[in-house]
Amino acid sequence: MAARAGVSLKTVTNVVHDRPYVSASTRARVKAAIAELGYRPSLAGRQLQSGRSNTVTLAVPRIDEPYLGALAHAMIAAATARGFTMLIDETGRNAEHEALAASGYPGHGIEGVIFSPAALDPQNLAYMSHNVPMVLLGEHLAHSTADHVAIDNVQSARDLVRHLLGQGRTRIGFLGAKPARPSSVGGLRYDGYRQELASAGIQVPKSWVIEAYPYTREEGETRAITLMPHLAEMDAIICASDLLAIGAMRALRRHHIRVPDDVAVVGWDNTVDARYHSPSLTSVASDLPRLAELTLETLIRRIDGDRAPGVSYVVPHELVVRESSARAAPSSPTMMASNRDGVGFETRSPG
Amino acid sequence: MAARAGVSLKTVTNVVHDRPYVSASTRARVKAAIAELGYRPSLAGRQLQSGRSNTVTLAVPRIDEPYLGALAHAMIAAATARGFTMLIDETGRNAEHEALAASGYPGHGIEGVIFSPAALDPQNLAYMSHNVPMVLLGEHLAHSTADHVAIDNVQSARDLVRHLLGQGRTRIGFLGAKPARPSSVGGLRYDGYRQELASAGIQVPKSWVIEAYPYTREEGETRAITLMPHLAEMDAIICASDLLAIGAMRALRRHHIRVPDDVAVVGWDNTVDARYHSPSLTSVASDLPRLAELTLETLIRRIDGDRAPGVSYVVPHELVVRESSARAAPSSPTMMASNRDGVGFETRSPG
DNA sequence: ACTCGATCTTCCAACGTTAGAAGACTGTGA
DNA sequence: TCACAGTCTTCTAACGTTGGAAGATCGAGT
Repeated sequence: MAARAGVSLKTVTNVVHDRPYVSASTRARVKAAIAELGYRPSLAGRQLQSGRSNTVTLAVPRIDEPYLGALAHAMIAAATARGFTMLIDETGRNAEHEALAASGYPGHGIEGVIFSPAALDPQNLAYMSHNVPMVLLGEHLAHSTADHVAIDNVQSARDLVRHLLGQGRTRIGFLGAKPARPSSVGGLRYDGYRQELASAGIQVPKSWVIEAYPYTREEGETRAITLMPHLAEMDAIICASDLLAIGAMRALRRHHIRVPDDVAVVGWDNTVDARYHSPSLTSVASDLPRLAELTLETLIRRIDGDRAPGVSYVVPHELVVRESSARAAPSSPTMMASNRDGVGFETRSPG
Repeated sequence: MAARAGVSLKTVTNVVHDRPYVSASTRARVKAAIAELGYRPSLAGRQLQSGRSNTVTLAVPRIDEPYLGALAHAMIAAATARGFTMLIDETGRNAEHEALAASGYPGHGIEGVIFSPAALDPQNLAYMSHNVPMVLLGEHLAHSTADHVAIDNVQSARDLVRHLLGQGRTRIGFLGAKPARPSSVGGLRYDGYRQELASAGIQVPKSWVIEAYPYTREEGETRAITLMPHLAEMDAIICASDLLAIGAMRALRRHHIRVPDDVAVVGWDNTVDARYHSPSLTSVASDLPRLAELTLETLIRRIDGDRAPGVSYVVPHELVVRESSARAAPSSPTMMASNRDGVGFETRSPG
């Protein structure tokens, strides 16, 4: 509506889009009018005309979980860099809300969805998403139209087991398994744990493996308590997420079990919490910026019309070793020693 | 476009909006067609026609900071409950980006902005925001057109001091002061600290008060190190945020200073981190759902046309006492005793 | 039969932007 | 003087939705 520069709308459009066939003087006059009036093209009008909104949605269970917050941060950065607006949608582990996300938010002009599912079966999700391009995070899904981006969950679990074995710990439990759904994140990590133990010729009692869901501190604390009867025999617990590990460590602390002296604890996600917890927590780190870049790149390629079958991308991971899995103490140590001397040491081994 | 029910667009609109003067049979026929075609009204078209988008923005420095994540979670819930879409914008403590937020994102159809400023002076913000209703979070601003929602920062600081005094601690330092800007969050909290100390007749050396910004774990750790020379004389540190406190505690741990045995540590925000840290952290909690409700209610009233001068709302707070500020040990305790026995105790006193 | 009112449906312009088609102006060469 | 090409501007329809105005249908009252 800034046709107050004495020109028509089309000329304004041509100036805004840096089109040729506009005289230098007219161009300057229009730009001056735009600046003077503070004119900004209406995205609604533009969207209506072009059918494009340059908006994608990140659907996560809760934005206030550390890993998902870090993920959102990386995704927003990646989207912004590509001129896209990132809309955050909290599904709250609610199946109905996840179905809405999977359907692409009809009517909202969303051009793509990045989905971290929690409640719905991924099979259903893929079935639903046929209007809008979708990238699945975390849980893998074979023969889907949706793309998939994640770390190698099996291998990272094997890395953790090998790390613990290298520290002289062989009596390793697992918290957060999901054997009933082998393709889920919990299922894959549990599988890697089993594979590596098997290849090392180690057997563990079934009672050392327990399920947990969701992967929260509360759940970690609650479930760890059920492990207590067997803890005297164990020397390490692999937790399927940092939050589970932090919750578990709280339970251990309550029961006067020392970490890492009595039991080592490790997790996944390398949240900031893992770094600042006392003791600091050994964790599997994924390259979040890289993951976000790859996800956006994939999604935008789909938005731009790529209709090839769904692809699964693997993002590299690495093991960040910290206090919680320091070498097992050979003899009875003074209580605080390991807790203190180890502060701040942080070694990395490629995953 | 769903005029395939054999009726016109207007009739569809009337059905969608539950308008009268549509026969029951026609209504049913249209609804069937809508369901069959999966028709959803285009928000872009609707926005263009009505001028309303029902979208507000929450502008925060970073979404992956625990307090801001929790804030976003509460805000999304409150907005959704009112039929609004909440767009998260990360300003990254960048002045230019904050200016964009303060200007209301022209062209995007944003109807209101909830702003947690970090880089820009609030005076500038209020000056900029004249197109779009705005609610400021945290930092107060007198004589502004923007509304303001926050806890009573001065009183909460006094509560903390009184709590520490009640535990027998009188040699109290402050981390995260901002005396240069008395109306800032850091300035107000520091002011409350000074007031309560003064009314108790206690004087502390200037070296016990240090500034810190931003309120991150890293900054807390770094700044706490500069306090080390004076720590032998102190028995408590008030940190202007939980993250500062967690960072500070890491530095203390590195220097073999026990919390709370040697020094008590307290913070603000009552993040989940505070609850699960070891030792768990005493913190000032604000009622986030209430804060979000109040903020949205205020913002929507402005969107609906209220042009009264800016109002400042106070949200109640409470002190959540945890391990990090347990009563000072009268004599040399065994090292781990207080760290262990206290786990899980959590008392609350109204703020 | 005709009018009137009640009930229901259709027509139309508008929101802001855009691209294609068409128009106007300028200067050059025949 | 006229045709023509080159350069720049204006006209127009369309995206999907909406509300007001106008049109159609029907039954009832005269």
